[in-house]
Amino acid sequence: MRDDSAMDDPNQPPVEPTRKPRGTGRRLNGAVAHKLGLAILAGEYAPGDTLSGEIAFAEELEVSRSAYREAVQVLMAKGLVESRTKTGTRVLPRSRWNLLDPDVLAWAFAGEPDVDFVRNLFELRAIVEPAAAGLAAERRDKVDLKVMKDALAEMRRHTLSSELGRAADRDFHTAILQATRNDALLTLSASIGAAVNWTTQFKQRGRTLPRNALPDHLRVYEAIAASDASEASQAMRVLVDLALDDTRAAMGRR
Amino acid sequence: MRDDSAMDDPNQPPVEPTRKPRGTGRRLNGAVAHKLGLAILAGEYAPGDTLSGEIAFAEELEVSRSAYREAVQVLMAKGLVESRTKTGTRVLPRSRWNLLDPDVLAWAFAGEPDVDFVRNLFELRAIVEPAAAGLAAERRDKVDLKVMKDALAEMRRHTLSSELGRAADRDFHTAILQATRNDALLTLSASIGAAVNWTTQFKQRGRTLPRNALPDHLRVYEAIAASDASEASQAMRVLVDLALDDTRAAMGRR
DNA sequence: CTCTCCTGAATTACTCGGACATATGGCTGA
DNA sequence: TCAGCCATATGTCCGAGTAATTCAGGAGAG
Repeated sequence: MRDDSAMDDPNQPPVEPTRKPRGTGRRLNGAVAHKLGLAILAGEYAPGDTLSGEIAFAEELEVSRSAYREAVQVLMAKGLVESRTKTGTRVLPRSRWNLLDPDVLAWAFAGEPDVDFVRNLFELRAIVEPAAAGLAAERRDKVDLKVMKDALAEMRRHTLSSELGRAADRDFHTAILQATRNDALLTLSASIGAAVNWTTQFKQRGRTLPRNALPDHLRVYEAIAASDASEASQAMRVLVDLALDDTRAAMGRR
Repeated sequence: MRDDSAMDDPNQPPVEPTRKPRGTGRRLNGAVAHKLGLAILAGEYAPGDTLSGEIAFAEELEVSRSAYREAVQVLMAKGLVESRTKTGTRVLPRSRWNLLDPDVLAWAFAGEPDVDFVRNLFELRAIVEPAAAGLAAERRDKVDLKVMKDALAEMRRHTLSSELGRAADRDFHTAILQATRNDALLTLSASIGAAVNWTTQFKQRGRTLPRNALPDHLRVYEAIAASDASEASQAMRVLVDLALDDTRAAMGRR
């Protein structure tokens, strides 16, 4: 398919068949959705703005109208845009966005994360996670405890400055949420946690002091193992507050 | 495609062009997404099941492949299904669903709501709303208070047994969330609240005692007006607990 | 003889282009 | 001022062709 001469018209050097890199494994429509979502979250299209028509925009992005439309459907599903005949596709007010959708969160944190929004997320996390720890203390079984313990061991081995260590940290929190036996709680906190850790990694590169977080985690674990709900809740609260302090310091610096 | 005989044959009244009722104002692709989402949430397609191919399924639903695909994109955006080439599109495990997406919640509550899931949502609400009331007590301004007061007046005029009364109730809660100055909190609680009130209306038809909820609401309002965070939080907790009792009673009866 | 790796064929979703349908905001004429 | 037409943008459909991935079968090494 390189320069195989001609299909019909020989003198047409097919203008480089558009080596489509397409970022990573993502399909074309997904890539378009990603791009548009990013642009909207970054504020390039403000709420109330109306996108140029399907044909025009699809052409501009060099994709077919089908691919473009499917991307718009995705954005619509996440409450970012609304699309009506004759009116066109317009960006909805921020209050209609599904801010807790994992993709939306990812888009929000892709660029320079909005400081206020990060604060809001931490506030939500500070509400939900301690309560979750309390519930976990009441409902955990032996398997839950084992998973938490293993995660802590992993955290000890690799520190939080390595990817493996952060993965173990995530596992620990996930194990706690799992122990609450509450799917909604798990979904919520998983999204927030992912987004927040998104900033953690980003915070690390700001040569912050790797304060040893293990003792705090251990305190949460002990309380949950002892079925002490209020202690678990309080310990988790400390954990979240410390994380907020770190992130705030790293972000305020810029 | 039925008994096509002739495309060009003019005297063919084309078998009644299928007056498409399409439910309500919804576009065709939206309707398909609705239908599929409903079916998945209802458990007609279990996690791990793989849908019959695009061509087959689209044909079965009597829509074009484009419409079907756009619907699937929506479901994919909400984490309900995954679609890979050669494997087909399959329903994802429940843990990957965006349970807090407004549409997903609506689909979940469309049929017979799962008792456990309702309990989980109330649990989440019991965590979030009291905390929100506490924050509102600290941050509310005069405008917030006025909106709340007006909503309470409306609630007094019409009772909770009328739609207007319930709308006023929603306004009251929304005003509180608005006063927290936290978008994420607002998005979350708005979704949950909507879903929960979805069961409220449904609970009413079970001739439950219309216990007067106004005093409880008033207590929350007073605490917020007085900037008493802990009192506001506690009062809201009472409110949520009572709502849970009502709903549990109404649901347990069946 | 067995196991592994490579290659190709089949299947499925993905992308495209173009035609037609539908709805709606705005213009026009009474 | 208002009813009704009309331009326009999204919605729906179709059919052809592309790309990616699984699976089976065969060649080669141990």
